[in-house]
Amino acid sequence: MGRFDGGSNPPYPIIMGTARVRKILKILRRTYPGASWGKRKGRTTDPFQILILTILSAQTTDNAVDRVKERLFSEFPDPASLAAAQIGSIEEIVHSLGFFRAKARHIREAASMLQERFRGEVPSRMEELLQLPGVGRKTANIVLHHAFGRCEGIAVDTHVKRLAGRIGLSDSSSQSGIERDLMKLVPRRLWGDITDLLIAHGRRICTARQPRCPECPIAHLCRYYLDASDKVRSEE
DNA sequence: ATCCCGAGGG
DNA sequence: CCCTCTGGAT
Repeated sequence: MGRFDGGSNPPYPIIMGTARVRKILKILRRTYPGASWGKRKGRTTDPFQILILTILSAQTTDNAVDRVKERLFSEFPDPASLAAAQIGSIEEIVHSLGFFRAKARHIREAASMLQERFRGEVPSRMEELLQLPGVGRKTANIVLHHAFGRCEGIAVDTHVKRLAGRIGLSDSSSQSGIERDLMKLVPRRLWGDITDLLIAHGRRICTARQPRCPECPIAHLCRYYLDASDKVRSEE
């Protein structure tokens, strides 16, 4: 008997069923009530700030980004001032985030492109967002959701990638494959929240190195945990 | 596949 | 010391 919905033959279906995914999402939403962007307090609603902060967040903790944003936007509050800034003064502010040269260049050029190509406004279409330097599919999905409340896809970051693999939501190793699997599994109205929920869970419980499965509220639905406990059982 | 890059955790 | 953190461009 298969362990997953509709299961049976091969040991593990490629992807688990939607029923189990809904259970997981329900538990995560109850566990992390403040995780969704829409419910977060003190969040920026300015699309320009959301864009810049999301570009800067690559390979960095959000905590680190929080520490530089006040100074950054106090000196460069809009596309015009950022586009005109000295590259060195931007580098100095974002230095602690890592990749500081690339990030400084990206946000200045992005600001410049907003001015020249998009009338100083952050575009609200995927195709246009992807034209901005430093903006890939993940960043575009986040900006679309957080700034405009729209979801054309699901943002796959390092947490989403790790958890999707562990839980058994996707067996793909590429972000596009994972996004495609998640889009099939997750109801569209939750496409925006799923990323925030998996990130929250990835930070607190399902960490990269030593996942705290004993504290995990979805362990009984997780392939990684179930496989591990199978192994332990068979060794006893 | 590799580079960009710094800070914090274990 | 090594790994990881809301990736993207080449």
